[in-house]
Amino acid sequence: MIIKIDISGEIPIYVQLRNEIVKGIGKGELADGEALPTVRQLSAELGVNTMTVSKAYQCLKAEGFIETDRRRGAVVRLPDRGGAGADSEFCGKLENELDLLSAEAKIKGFQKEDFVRMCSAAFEKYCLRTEDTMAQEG
Amino acid sequence: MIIKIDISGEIPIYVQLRNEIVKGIGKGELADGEALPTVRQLSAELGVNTMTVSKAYQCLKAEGFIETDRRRGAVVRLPDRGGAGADSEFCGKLENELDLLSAEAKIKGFQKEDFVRMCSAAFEKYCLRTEDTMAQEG
Amino acid sequence: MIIKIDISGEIPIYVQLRNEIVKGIGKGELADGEALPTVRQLSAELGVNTMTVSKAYQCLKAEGFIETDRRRGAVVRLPDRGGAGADSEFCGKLENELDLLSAEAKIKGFQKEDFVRMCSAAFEKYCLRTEDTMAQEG
Amino acid sequence: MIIKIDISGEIPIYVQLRNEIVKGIGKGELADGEALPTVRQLSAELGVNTMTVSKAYQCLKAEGFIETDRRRGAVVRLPDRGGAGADSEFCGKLENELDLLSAEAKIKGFQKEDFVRMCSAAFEKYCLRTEDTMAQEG
DNA sequence: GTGGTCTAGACCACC
DNA sequence: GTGGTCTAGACCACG
Repeated sequence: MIIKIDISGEIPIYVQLRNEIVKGIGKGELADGEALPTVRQLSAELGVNTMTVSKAYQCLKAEGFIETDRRRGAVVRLPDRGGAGADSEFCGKLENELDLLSAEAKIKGFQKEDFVRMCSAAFEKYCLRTEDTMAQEG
Repeated sequence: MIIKIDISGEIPIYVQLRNEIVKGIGKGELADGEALPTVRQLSAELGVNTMTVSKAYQCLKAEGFIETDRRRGAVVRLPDRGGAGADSEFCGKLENELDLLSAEAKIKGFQKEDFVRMCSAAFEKYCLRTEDTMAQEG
Repeated sequence: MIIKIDISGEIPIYVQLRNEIVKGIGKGELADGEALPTVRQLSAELGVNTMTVSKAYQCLKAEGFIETDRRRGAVVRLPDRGGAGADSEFCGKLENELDLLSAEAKIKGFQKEDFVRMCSAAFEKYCLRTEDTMAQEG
Repeated sequence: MIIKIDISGEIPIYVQLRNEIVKGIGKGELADGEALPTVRQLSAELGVNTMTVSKAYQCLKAEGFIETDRRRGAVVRLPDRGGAGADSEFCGKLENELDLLSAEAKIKGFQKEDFVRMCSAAFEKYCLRTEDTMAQEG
């Protein structure tokens, strides 16, 4: 998996890193249980401070995307959604962000169908390699 | 129009302010040409510094959402999109954000239809008003 | 002569007004000795405050472009350059502005010939209706 | 590089600062990728507030002259103009300013050759250096 | 009256 | 260490 960081962008590096890993997990490039690179490896590879990578991992752990196995380092940990549906915290965040994005899109002249089409297209990129639950990831 | 600010949140106050005003414009609560509260009024009302409000206004101005008329203060300024479609800069931003949101939603167990339904619902909140300036859009 | 004002621009209205009148004089549309509209007329015509027009006139007077004749109001007054060459104050200002403009143009990738060509073209717009001194105007 | 500020002048300090830095970049005194002084350093050196310097930097950043590298502070960032020519926004601004300057010069008695000579001389100050990063410009 | 600018001093997130 | 944000209070240009 390739991680691309914009060092001079406005988004903090550790957030960019967190985002890229989340995308990797979403796409299935990082399978459930798979080990992430060590902090040292990744920081060397990206040319950033170890603290930065560490912070990204802490972030992902706090959000429940990864766990730290004492022997294998950080490993991907998909939530076992026992039919419980999505957690309400995430739903709230999602709603807020979509709310703002919708407002901006509306002002910029988007029609509803345009907006929904883009949303749909964005989500589809995460449905390619899996049927529905990513279970049989190769 | 009611503006709600989380003073102790992690999002800069001026950004929250900018977001709330964008939503207000999107909903049509702030119509094209309408005057925003003065910097002093709003800062007093919210209990923040004038410079914080001023920064939010400058931000909105730079993004093209408002103009500052020397006589009337800040006024809403909708882009006169002559059928030109949306600007590519915003499209890129929108795509990026939806990309990340999709990844998170996918991991959290959303099905495509769930996600798209939420997107659709979010946008619909900005399609209710059909008076005045927003009349000819539907 | 037509005067165009951008009410919501960043340049103060009275400065825009002053600039437009200077251009008019430069082009010869306002000939030496010709009377400018009264403050009241112009302010009504442009929809701005009388104070604004008055300030523009004061500005022009201080710079030596116009004089206020007690009977005829403000009249254009071209400097009678008795072979004295240009005044050093203006030369200094001109140099400063060209200095900054050059720096920006250089950074933006202009070659010297491009820049000089634009300068030349700009000046030529003020040489159309006159031979060299605008003396036989009208 | 020496920066000179007129603290009591009519031009906002942050604008003066922005202008001086632009000139420095144009002259090559500030090379591409070079770090600018930190906000604290420069504010102390000039005897102005940190926010004033910060605003100048934000201004330069918004204009694309510098970037803020999270590790090194503000660094010069020359546009990589791939033969694309100059951007139209700047061209428009340049034309407007030259237009006004020409009008004033014409009234002050400049001949075309005088004006063009001054323009040429101004630009040449930015063509002296041919080392390092500016070497391949011809 | 308006927004824009500036100060002195503080705190915070990021690296 | 860096830049970014915020405050309280001030002054100014503009209209």
